[in-house]
Amino acid sequence: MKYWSQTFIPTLKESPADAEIASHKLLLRAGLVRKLGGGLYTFLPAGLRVVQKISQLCREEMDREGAIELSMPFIHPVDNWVDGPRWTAAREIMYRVDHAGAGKGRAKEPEFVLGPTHEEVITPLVRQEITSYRDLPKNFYQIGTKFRNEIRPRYGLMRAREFIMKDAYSFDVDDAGAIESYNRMKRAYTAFFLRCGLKTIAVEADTGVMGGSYSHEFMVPAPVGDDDIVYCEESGYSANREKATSGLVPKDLPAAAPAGALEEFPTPGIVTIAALAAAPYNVAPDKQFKTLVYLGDGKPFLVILRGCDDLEEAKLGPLGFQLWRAATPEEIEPILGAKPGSLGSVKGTIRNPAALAGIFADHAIRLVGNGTTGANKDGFHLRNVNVTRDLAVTQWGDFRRVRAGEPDQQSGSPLKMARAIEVGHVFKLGTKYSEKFGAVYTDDQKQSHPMVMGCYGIGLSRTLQAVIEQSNDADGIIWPWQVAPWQVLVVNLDPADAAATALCLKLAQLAETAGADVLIDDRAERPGVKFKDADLIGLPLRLTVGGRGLKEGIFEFKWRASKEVRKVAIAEAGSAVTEAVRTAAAKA
RNA sequence: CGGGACGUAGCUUAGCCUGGUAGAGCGCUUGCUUCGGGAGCAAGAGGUCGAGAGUUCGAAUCUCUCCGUCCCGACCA
Repeated sequence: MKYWSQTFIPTLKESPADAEIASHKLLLRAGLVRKLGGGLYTFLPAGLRVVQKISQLCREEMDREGAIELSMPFIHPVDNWVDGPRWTAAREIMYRVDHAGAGKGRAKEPEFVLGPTHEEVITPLVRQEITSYRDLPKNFYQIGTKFRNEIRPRYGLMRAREFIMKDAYSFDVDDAGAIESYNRMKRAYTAFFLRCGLKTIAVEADTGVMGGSYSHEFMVPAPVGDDDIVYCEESGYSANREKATSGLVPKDLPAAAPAGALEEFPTPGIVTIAALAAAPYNVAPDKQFKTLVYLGDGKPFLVILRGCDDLEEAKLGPLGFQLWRAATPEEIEPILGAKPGSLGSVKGTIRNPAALAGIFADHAIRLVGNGTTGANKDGFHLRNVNVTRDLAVTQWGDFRRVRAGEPDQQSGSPLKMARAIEVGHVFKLGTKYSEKFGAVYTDDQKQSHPMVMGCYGIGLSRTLQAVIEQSNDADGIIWPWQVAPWQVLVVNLDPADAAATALCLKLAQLAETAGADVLIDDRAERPGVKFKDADLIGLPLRLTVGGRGLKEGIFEFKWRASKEVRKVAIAEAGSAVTEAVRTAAAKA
């Protein structure tokens, strides 16, 4: 049990101006964290307790599925990363560390980096220590601080430069084993988030910089989330928007017959889809082809979409480039022969086709059939462009961004879209890292194989904030039982009164014996202040003792979530408190 | 990195447009009165107005540069 006067819970009446969303304001107002700098936060005692509780729940669920805890350094020799498979893509997000005393004029690469994740550390370790199929499978995890130079930290702990993460890495002898490990982690995650009192849904996700074959994200639906999820209630399909596809293009769609001969026509000053859709041209956006120019690892390539569609950049990942970005107008003109606004990909109109790494067409342009596109000549477009006859496509794929309302692939029902916070991510990595680092094992036929890996992350500090975001009201936080910094708050309205103080101690002992963590508000504050603070910090059960009640021989029960208040006779304190705590703990 | 907003006491902020001795509320300190939902009165402490340069007789206020913070986009747990 803890006395409020002997810990440190600096509550605030007003939210600091740099907090925008409810959970961020409450983190600060309830005295859980304080900001050091952008994306850098100190956990104050109450906040730290929540971190520890969440960590412990996570640990229990990981252990239950057979994962093994260890702890790896935060500081990594840069060579681990340079030798790994994703240095080019990952270096931008890493903080660099020069060893103390490093002078000017050192080499370009730093001596060390701060770990954003640990594949580059665990894989060499396993390579060194595990060589036999007899020692597999293994799944190692740790709970610790991660460092990422986030392009834009925001919303408090939601996206921070330094954050607490549980990361796990599984090593299996074959794909079937890896799938089993993956499923165990999905199960652990589901159980963990449930115990945190969070509603999550698992969605299919893009693998991003991690690479690997497939992945699921655990999402907390919330308007302040950074991600869009796409889902169909009928079929059960759910995916991150970056990965989502729809049934917009029928599989059996016949190829459109040419509508006529290619025809160039002048379009002076017309450089947008919208302008071409307006009078006098009146070419609807879904009858236009949009040509985008990107650079993949320095080489230009084209993406063709319908005029009405947007590119989903994450979908360029499978093309195999490490880094890609939109090309600038200066880079585009020498290749295509025109400035943006008049671009196209019709055979024979591209000035320097040999420079291109590929022309990638979105399936949906088949819906256009015959349409209009730029002539690669400033101020001119081409009409009667036929998809199969005229476009020089090297590869078809799904590149467009799905929109809400499009039909689900399986059920045909309209897809829905919602914002969500990503709190966990499971990846099936395959052999990308094990091959690169030589993490191989010998099987019972004396054959050598790369281990099949998976990796699994949970943003624990983000989870903490997601719980607050999902569970609060106008008065403050409403902590779920399992993750509350303390579960019972005993409010002493008359700390100067010996009888009140004695009763508070007795109630606290009863609650503690029944299994709850207890905070006693013994401050010499006015009742109004104590009640406001109690609601703000949001402990699940409040027991109030005051002179008025003492005279009547009662104290008060109040549940934070339901606001339900009950007067209890002091004589029945023992059974009432014990039962309340046990019931609440059992439900959680 | 692109676009936008902002930076005045521990916190929330007024003042800036139209240059002329820096104000309030909360919080803090002391005293008295209060005492079951952020009390009242009285007295008090607390500010290089983010930093630097410039314009000016004079800059929180106008100009420029830099730094920091927040919001929107790309990135991520």
